[in-house]
Formats: sequence, structure tokens, C-alpha cells
Amino acid sequence: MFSKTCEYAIKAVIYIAQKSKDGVRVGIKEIAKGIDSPEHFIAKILQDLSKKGIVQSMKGPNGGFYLDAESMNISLADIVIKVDGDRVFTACGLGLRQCNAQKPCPIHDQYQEIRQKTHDMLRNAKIGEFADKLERNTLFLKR
Amino acid sequence: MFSKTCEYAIKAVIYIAQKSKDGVRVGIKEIAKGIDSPEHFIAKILQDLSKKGIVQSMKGPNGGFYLDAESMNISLADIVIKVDGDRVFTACGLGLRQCNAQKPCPIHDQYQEIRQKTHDMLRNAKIGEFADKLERNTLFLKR
DNA sequence: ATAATAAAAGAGTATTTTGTCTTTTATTAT
DNA sequence: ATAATAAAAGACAAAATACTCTTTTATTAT
Repeated sequence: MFSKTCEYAIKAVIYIAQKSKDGVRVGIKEIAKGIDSPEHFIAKILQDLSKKGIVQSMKGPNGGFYLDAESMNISLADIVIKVDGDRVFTACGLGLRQCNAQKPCPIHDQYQEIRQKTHDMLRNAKIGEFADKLERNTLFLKR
Repeated sequence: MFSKTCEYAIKAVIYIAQKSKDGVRVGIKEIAKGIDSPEHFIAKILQDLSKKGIVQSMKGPNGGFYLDAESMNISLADIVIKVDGDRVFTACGLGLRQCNAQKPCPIHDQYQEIRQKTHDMLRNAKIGEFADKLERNTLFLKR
């Protein structure tokens, strides 16, 4: 479904969101442990997300990653698009470059529905809502 | 969604199915052209599908790939499982090894539904039905 | 000012997936 | 029997993805 990069990205942003609600910035090492990802790899990913404005960061002591009010309202769809592009929401299930109602691939209609559902799910999933659930231990980011 | 290998596999089997209904065996070159895939790559894939009983083949002049009556009734789900495994139907959307109602990832519930829909779609999609549609030009395997 | 901290940047390695090329084996028609 | 045909097999190459390591830069507390 998603690339590993994107999986880590989603988990990291949710993890950071929870910490941000507590008002603290969080370092790479803690994030890596918190979401069970390779440390240097998630560092690279977060650098990228930071450039793209999905997360915020600050260097130096007491520095680390955090989310501002605006970032708290982004959806998982926003993250997916920044990392993997819109492929998941638009691409043909069998890899045809042109696949539409006029020239459909064998699974065109049904897969379109699945893509739609996927898109809806990710658009409606806002980062903020997960932070609470994570704190309450009703959702998990590793294992 | 699927690996390239799996995309080619699905397309090739449908292509062969259509030819088999016409009672002819079909060679690698024609298949590669018919589904717009690298010739040697689809050859490998079909060797594998042949071993696994999804397609049948015969060497020599007038040889080529074909589907027997039994193979005509397999579903796309059967092909996907033989090629990509059951990952698409079972794996966690965020790559957690253990993800269930007790310890759910952030998108557990919604993604489970999507997986279910995907599984249903592929289980109900029998090879035979596509052969007709392909002949009638109401579905396409390339471009 | 200086040392400590932590992200940013850059270069590199490993693994997996995708695709290519060559040789061998089986089958058929002559 | 022989030549032609076509899949099977094996080794290889390229590209993409996943991951690692080292150096630099910005910030803060002392």
C-alpha cells in the first residue's frame, strides 16, 4: 500500500503530535524508539517532512521535532501525498497508464471504489485525533 | 497494490485465457506484445505460474501457453496469492507485525474494511469472464 | 566565548525488485 | 534422424527502495 518511508512518516508524525500536545519537542532517538524505526532513516524522512512544512523542528539543546497548530490539522492523506505522491489515490490497479471508463482494465470499476474508500479514510483521518488515542493507549505505533 | 510481477501475471493469464477459448496456444512473444510487458520477464513469470499449475504449457512447434478447463475457473485472488502471497489481504496498513482489535494501528478498522473489499473483489473475479470481455473489446490489457 | 546538544546535509552501502541475455531441454514436422 | 520451434533454466545487470555513517550547522545554557 504505502512505501516503508511513508509508513514511518505517518507513525512519526502521530508520535510527534502526541508529544506536542504535552508541549514538548522530541528528538530523533526517542522518535525512532517510539515507532520502532531505524534512527538515521527516520531522521532523513523528518528532514524532508520539515522542509515540506508537515512538521516543525528546532536545533540545539531542548530542540527537536514538534507540530504547530496548523500541522495538527493535517490529514494522513496530506502526509501520503507528500511522501508517496497521489499514486495510491489515482493509479490503475494493474499499472495501465491510461485506464478509464472508455478503456478500462479488468478491475477498473471495483478498484476505483477501493481507491475512493482509501482516499476518504485518509482524508478524514486528522493527526490531532490520533494524539489523544495514543496517549490513552487505544492505539499503537509499534510491534 | 500489487508487484509489477503480479500485474503482468494477471494480465498474461487473462490474455492466455482468451486465446485458449479460441482453442489456440500462445507464445511468449505474442503474450509480451499483447500485454505490453518485457518479453523475458513475463517468460520467467509464466514459468513460475506453470509450475504452480495456474497456466499450462507445451514446448515445441505449435507449443505455447494455454489454460485447461480447471484453470479457466481460477480467480484473480488465486493468482495474487501465488505471486505476491496473502500480504494484500492480511497485512497491516502501517506495517505493524501485530495489529489487531486489541492492539490496533491508527488505521486498523478502516483498512480492514478496504482489505475485505479488495479480497471480495478478487475472489469473485474469475478468469473465464474476462476472456469474453477482452474479445468483445470491453476491457483492455495495455496502454 | 565556549561547550554541549540536536537537527541538517551529504555521501555511501545493502537489499529487493525489475528487467536482460544466453544456454539447455522438450516437442513436432519433415 | 534432423532441423525448427518454443518453453525452461540459469546467470547476470539495472533501477529503485531501504538503510547507515560521518560531517556540518544552528541553538542554547553556562
